[in-house]
Amino acid sequence: MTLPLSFSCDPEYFSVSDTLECGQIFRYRKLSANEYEVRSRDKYARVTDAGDRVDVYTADGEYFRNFFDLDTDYAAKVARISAISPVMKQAAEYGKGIRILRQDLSEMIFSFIISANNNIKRIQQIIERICDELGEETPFGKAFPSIQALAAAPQELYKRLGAGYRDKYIVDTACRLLDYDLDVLTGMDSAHARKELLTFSGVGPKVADCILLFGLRRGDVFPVDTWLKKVYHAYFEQGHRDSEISTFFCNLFGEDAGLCQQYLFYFMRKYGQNVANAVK
DNA sequence: TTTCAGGTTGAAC
DNA sequence: GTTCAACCTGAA
Repeated sequence: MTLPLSFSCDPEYFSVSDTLECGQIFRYRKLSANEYEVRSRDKYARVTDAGDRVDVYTADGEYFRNFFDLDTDYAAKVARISAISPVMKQAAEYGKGIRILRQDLSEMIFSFIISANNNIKRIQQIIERICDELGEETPFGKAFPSIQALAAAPQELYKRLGAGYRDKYIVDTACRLLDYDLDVLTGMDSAHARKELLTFSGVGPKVADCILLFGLRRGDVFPVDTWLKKVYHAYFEQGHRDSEISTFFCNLFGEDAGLCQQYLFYFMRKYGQNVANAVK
């Protein structure tokens, strides 16, 4: 089955590789030097970097236009963020091709529960196996499983698929969500939605912030993982305990905190190895 | 053989 | 409310 060219975009603020490889999405694969495939829910797209433009091949153009957040003016955001400090100017310049994807809420909840204390490669493998086992068939492979399918599977299955001790979190949260209306989260402000997410099994502060940012499109949150702790200690004022770092950055960056987090994360992972080790 | 990887949990201060 | 060990797994 061949896919039609659905739409093309300007690449200045849309780097396919940076957007897909900055840690916000797990269901993608690099097919060649300039070609990726992306999955979300039961949808599929192939995206190519053609140099002077980005081409998106998919049967679900409308879905992926929204998915890639094409209505947001990233040039304005980069300009605003760059003015904050020299470090942010550098990070934004490096990561300006990153777009915050508008992903599926349920898919984000389970993906980031799996991500806890885990690395990207393994997270991808686990999610792919879960989709293969429990997802509906689509013309381009398996879809991300429904909450019903996730809840119906035995805990042992997730263990076998490599989830380890997170198996219980997946089952418990899936069962909890069976009779839960996720739309109530949409209506809450970020602080209340965060508090609610923290009651889900396997969801702590970092995972909750990732769900808010990637699944609920809340730009005013700042997920703090080991890398952002290194960023804080290397480049920003001292004196906060680790548990206060997220609040510190939220106050500093306001409504663009989430995007700043992506810029800093991607920047630190690429260039900050030495600094990170030196600071520890 | 350890350590670490994009943390959370539950118990014990 | 804070600190702490324990926790699956696999690659370095």
